[in-house]
Amino acid sequence: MTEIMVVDDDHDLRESMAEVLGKAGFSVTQASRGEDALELLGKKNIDLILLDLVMPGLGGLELLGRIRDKAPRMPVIMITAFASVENAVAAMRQGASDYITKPFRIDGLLASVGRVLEEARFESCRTSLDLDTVLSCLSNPLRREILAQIEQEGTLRFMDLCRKLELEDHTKMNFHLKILKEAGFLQQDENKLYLLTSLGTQILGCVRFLMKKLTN
Amino acid sequence: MTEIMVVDDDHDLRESMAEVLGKAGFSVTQASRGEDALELLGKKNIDLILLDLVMPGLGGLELLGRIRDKAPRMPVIMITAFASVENAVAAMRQGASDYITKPFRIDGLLASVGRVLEEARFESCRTSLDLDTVLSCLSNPLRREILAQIEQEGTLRFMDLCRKLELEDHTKMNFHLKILKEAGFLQQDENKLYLLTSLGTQILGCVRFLMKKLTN
DNA sequence: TTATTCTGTGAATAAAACTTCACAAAACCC
DNA sequence: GGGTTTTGTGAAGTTTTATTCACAGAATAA
Repeated sequence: MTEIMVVDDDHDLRESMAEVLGKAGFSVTQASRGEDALELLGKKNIDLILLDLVMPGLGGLELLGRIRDKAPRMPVIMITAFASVENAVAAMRQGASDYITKPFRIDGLLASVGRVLEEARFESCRTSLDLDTVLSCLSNPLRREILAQIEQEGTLRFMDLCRKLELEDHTKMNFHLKILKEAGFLQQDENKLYLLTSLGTQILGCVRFLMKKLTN
Repeated sequence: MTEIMVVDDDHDLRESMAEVLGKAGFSVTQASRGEDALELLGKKNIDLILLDLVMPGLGGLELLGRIRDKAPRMPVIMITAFASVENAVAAMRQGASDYITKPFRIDGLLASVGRVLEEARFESCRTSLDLDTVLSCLSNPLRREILAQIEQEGTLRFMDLCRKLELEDHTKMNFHLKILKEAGFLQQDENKLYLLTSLGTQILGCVRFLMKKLTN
């Protein structure tokens, strides 16, 4: 069950939020002080945090920073009665997922919670079968060279490709071409000329992007 | 020299901002319309964008999204006369680096610009490395999972990591951790807790970008 | 203290990725 | 036709990568 932690010094508000969230099917953990929240964060398996910006003792913004230290991707929704652009910007800069103002409507709160949870779920769906093939395919420098060479020339014949890359053994080239074809980066036209698929072109762009990001 | 693009439909304001930034030692590119800004973005080597939220035609928020498509890590400061919490939150959610309101003080603007540029520099401080290592390292799904898991938790102990990934054999985990450490994605603190290096965080971002490109 | 869990190393083994070799059909030139 | 280049297949061998096994010091709990 999705576990939501509500951090607020106002007991009544905390209770009412817990009730609303409980009715909506969430399990709720309450904390009245920032210090307690941090401790609970280490112990329980929290999925989302609702955090009051203004609290005595450890303030919401500083607490948000501390939470980020422990769990950089934890979704956190900031709540405050004192809505100001400065506060909102500061909270979002610290990585808050959303920012809502008191008094809030129940459906507004639930909408925000739902949206943020959905985003978090999307973020975490990182097991992509394709990614596997793509990355292992690209991890070979010769294959990257092949793609780059073909992209540059548009189309290339088998032996021309061998010569361009100074490969004496053509069966080696064949091996890698097969892999590139199976990954869907490469195809052959009716004259056996090799050319990039649209996926191939796109992937090559991604590689360039990655290289740029790594080297600048 | 640091190149700043100012996007605003108000000619006078644009000019005065250009003057201020020029005196502060920046090179300035001006654009009066969002479409022009996008075109210039492709042509010039821009380091930071100052963007008016409210413009006729292509609005600031939509433009910000378009900019993100072209340059996911470009620092963008939003500027608006109509300060509202909703707008600020929306802008920050789209990945704006900061949000300032008109009329603004010159020193406030420069402070924001300086801060955002410094953050961007910090983000990009990365050891040079070869694409080969990175890609072959990432081509293993288990290693990607390890990185993702550690990023999510912030720090993790060895055995906790094993359990999270449901790996019965801890020496297997050790093998992959070693590779990730050697590639510079991972490090251990004084308590032997595993945590991502800044390079690791960045690489994980790149992988997500790649996945996004592949799935849309 | 002793027992147990945590964290790690190095060697043996298995699996995969890659290279090389032997061979051959198709196309192309003479 | 006859020789040559092009394009390819499949198997054997090599190298790299990944997994498993045996063992051990350090930290922690009992």
